[in-house]
Formats: sequence, C-alpha cells, structure tokens
Amino acid sequence: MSDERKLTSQAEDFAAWYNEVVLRAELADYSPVRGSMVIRPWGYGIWERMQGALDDMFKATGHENAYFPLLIPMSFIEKEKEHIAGFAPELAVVTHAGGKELEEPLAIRPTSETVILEMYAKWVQSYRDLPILLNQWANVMRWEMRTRLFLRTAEFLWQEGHTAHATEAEAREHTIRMLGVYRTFMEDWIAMPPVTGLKSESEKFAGAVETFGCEALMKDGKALQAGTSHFLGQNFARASGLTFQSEAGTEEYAWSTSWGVSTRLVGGMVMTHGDDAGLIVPPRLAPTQVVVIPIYRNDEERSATEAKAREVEARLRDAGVRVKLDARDHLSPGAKYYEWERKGLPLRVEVGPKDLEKGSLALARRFFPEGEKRKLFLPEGEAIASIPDRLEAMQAALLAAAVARREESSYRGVRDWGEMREILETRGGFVYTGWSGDPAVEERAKEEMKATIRCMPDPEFRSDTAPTRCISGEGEARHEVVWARAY
RNA sequence: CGGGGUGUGGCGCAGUCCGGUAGCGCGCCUGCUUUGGGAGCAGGAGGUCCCGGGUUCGAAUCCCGGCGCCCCGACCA
Repeated sequence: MSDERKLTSQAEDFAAWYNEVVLRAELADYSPVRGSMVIRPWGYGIWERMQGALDDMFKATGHENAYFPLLIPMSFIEKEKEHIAGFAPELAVVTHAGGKELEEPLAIRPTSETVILEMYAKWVQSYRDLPILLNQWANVMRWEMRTRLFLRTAEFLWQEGHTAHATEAEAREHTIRMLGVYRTFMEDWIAMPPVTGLKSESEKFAGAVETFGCEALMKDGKALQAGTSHFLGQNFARASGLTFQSEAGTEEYAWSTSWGVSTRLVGGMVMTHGDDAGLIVPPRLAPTQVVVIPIYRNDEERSATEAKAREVEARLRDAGVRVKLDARDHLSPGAKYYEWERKGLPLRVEVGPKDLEKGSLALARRFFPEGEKRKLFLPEGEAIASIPDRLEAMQAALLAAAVARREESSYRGVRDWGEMREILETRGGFVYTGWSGDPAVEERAKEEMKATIRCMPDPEFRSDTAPTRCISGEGEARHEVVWARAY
C-alpha cells in the first residue's frame, strides 16, 4: 500500500491529482446520475463567495436579478437556427409529464436566450423601455459525452446575464464591459489572471455575432475557458420578435448580449493554485479563512488552550475574519493540519501550552514566499492584528504567482508550425502566432496537436511586434492569435 | 459511440487463474493512555462479493446475458 493519505502528485498525473483533490478536499462528490455531481459545503461555500462578489459587480453595473424557468418549449429553441444547430446534440428534453406524453416537448435549458428574449419582446414597446439589464443565477443542463467534476458536468450552476439595447454600439460596448467585469473578478477574487480576446468563428457561441472569452492558464499548461461574453447582434431579437419603436418612430429589432460564468470557475481555482498537498483557496474566496487549533497534553492544558483559542477566535471574528475553532478532541493536531491544508484553508493559528507561557501564537500559512518557513511564531497581539493584512497579502501573492506562471508559459513570436507543436506537446502554455483567418489552419492544428485558437487577444495582451505571416506558412497574418490545448 | 479498465464492509484493495466457513489496510464505535506535523493498545460493529440466469453437493471464483462507474478518443462552459 503506497501511502493512501498522500495525493497523487501533479507531476505524476495531473488529471488524477485533480480528481483526488476535488474529492478529498470535499469540494464535490459523484452523484447517482452519470455526469452529475454533488457540490459539498466546502465547494458550495467557495461558489457562494464567487456569487456574492459577482452579484455585487453586476449590481454595480446596473443589472437586476430575475428568474426564468427551467423548461423551454422546443419551438423557442428552434427559432434561431445556428443556436439550435449548436445545442441540439446536448439537449435533454422532457417528453412526458403527469403520466402523459406532452403535446410539445420541453427542453431543459442549456442556456436561456430564447425564453428571455421572448419575454423581453412582451415587455418592450419603445426605446424608452431599453436597455434591459437582467441577470439570473440558475442551473442549466448540457448532455456532455465526457464529464469531469466542475469542469464539465451535465448539470451545472451558473449566472447568465441577458441585456437588450436600442443600438448596436451600446450592445457592443456592454459586451466588452462585462468581459472586463469577469476579468477583474477573476484577477481580484480567484487570483486567476485570464487573457481576454475575441473567439474565432469555430469557437464562438451558437447564434452569436461575436464571442469574447477569458482564457486562464492551468498549472498543467492547458487553457480553461473561464467566462464568455457574447454580442448577439439582432439574431435572437429577430427570432423572438423583440422590436421597439425608435425615437424616430421606426420599428427596429433590439440588439442583445449575453454573458456567463459557471461553477467551472471552482475547477479553475483548483488548477490555478493547488499543489501536491491539496487545494489552495485564495483568502477572499475561502468560506473560512482561519482555523484556530488548541494543542494540549492533558485536561488542564486542554481547558487553558481551548479558552485562549476561543478568545483568539472571537477577536479575529471581531476583526472581520472568517474564522473557525477546531476543538475536535479525537484528532491529533497533526491530523488537523493535514486536513485543513488539503482543503486549502489560508491560515492556521496554533495555541499550545508554550504559547500560553510565552504569550505567543503560531501562524501557519498555506501559501508563503519561497525560502520562508511555513510557520511564524509571534507575540499574541501582533499575530492577531496582522492576520487581516496577511490574508490580503496572500491574495496578492497568489495573483502575482499566477501572472508569473502565465507569462513564463507564454511563447511569443512563434513562426514555425513545428515549433508550435513542440511547445504544445511538451510544455503546454499559450503560443502566440500570426493567423490568416483560414479555418482550415485551426482544423489542422486540432488534428495534429490537439490545440485550438483560444482567442485573438485584446490589445494589451498582444505582442510588441505584430506577426506578419500566418503560422501555417501560407498567407499574411490577419490576426495575432493564442493557441493552447484546452479543457 | 469505439478502445481500455473496474465492480468484494464507509474508502483503498487482496482473494477469481486452480470452486470448499469472505480477508487485509485505513476509517468507524467503546475504553484506557495520548495530543506542537497524519497517536498507541485492547475490545467491537459493519458485507444481497453490481444484477439476472445457468453449471455444481457447493459459486466472489466457472459459463451466458445485462448494468454501473472510471480512464483514453470523437462533441462542449
């Protein structure tokens, strides 16, 4: 028996590591239904933190929440022809209810553009009713062939924003604004810095005019599409009859956008920060940021250190820290250390007999600068007072480390097909090249190196000198693009 | 849907080739001793061996037929 208590290392088998971490950190578990998962309290707590932050950002950009139904008439989904073509293979459809076959089958929503715009059409008469800026938190279902916890499951939780505007310019601007919101959220909260940009035709959302995405780099060198924002043009408005009377008195179709992020972000967090000891949860996302562990050798010491631990807990709570006392008596301190480290809890405070004597506390950090020791021994007052700042510092350090990793794994100015393949097959990462715009080049890369164009990066991510030739060797470069193997 | 693997206490596995009282480690319960990096000892609970047929005196084991799950490929947030 190899040590069952240890996780498979990332270097040995990243996919196995991922599965083990998700299960053993108690983020989620497999459910009785293939492809569906149960999100456990620790994982759901992280999602709730994400929801809270995003929801605030949505409100701050003028949105309100609403809720639209799970079941969508098939005829709605069929209205936009690219949309139905894109989603048909992964639809789950309800054909029977109440013991009878339904007159019209009902699709379980894979996304809600069709119903939502149908409703908007009822609510909008004139340009004065626009824009409509709504968001919903919901579950959706896409019948995937291969599933992975958080990264791809048949049912998942997400947020979908749907807006309708009177002008193309406003809708385009909104699409970009929400992409920016996602980027900021990913950097500030998940400490997962994405590259943003425009999706190629083959990767865009079915029914969109343009799709923009946030692409994050995972520790194994693969890209994760972490969020998308779509400019839908008038496509869905036409399909749903969403028209309005303009200021000039003419009848026009509205311009719409949609944008979403899902529980997949939890998987992104795992693969951005986790290490061989388990998860690392950025402090802002951690449902509990600090655990306080009393250490003792007998009943007398137990009551003394537990009392102090409770006091520390109370003072941290007063300071706005999400803190928890772990007073379980049946586990040794060491066992608790391993457990909380596996779950990625940012900071641990140990209170032992020696601390009581010396008026000190031990702080153990889940993530700390290279070369430093995990544990710090500090005077009690200083230790407690420093914790809020330490949490913020850890948050910043995680982002800095992730940015550094992304930059180290970004290969710019690659001009040779073989070189691109060599990089993607051995190291992984983001390869920046020129592209003629020919879809055949994407197709070939997918076949030969399982890589796709993740995006045509936004200006700030582009290389200093723009590529001039297409990576295929044929044709001028019309865009700079980022290639990667993706989840 | 193709290829591979696997199904045995809560978890991880052995046992299957070669049929003969269902085992090991971890976990769990009780007690005592422990507790600053995964505690020790003693006692204990817990199993339709994935399901259905068949062969046999006897099946976890052999035969036939199903099913689940995981991994690898084709589709996707």
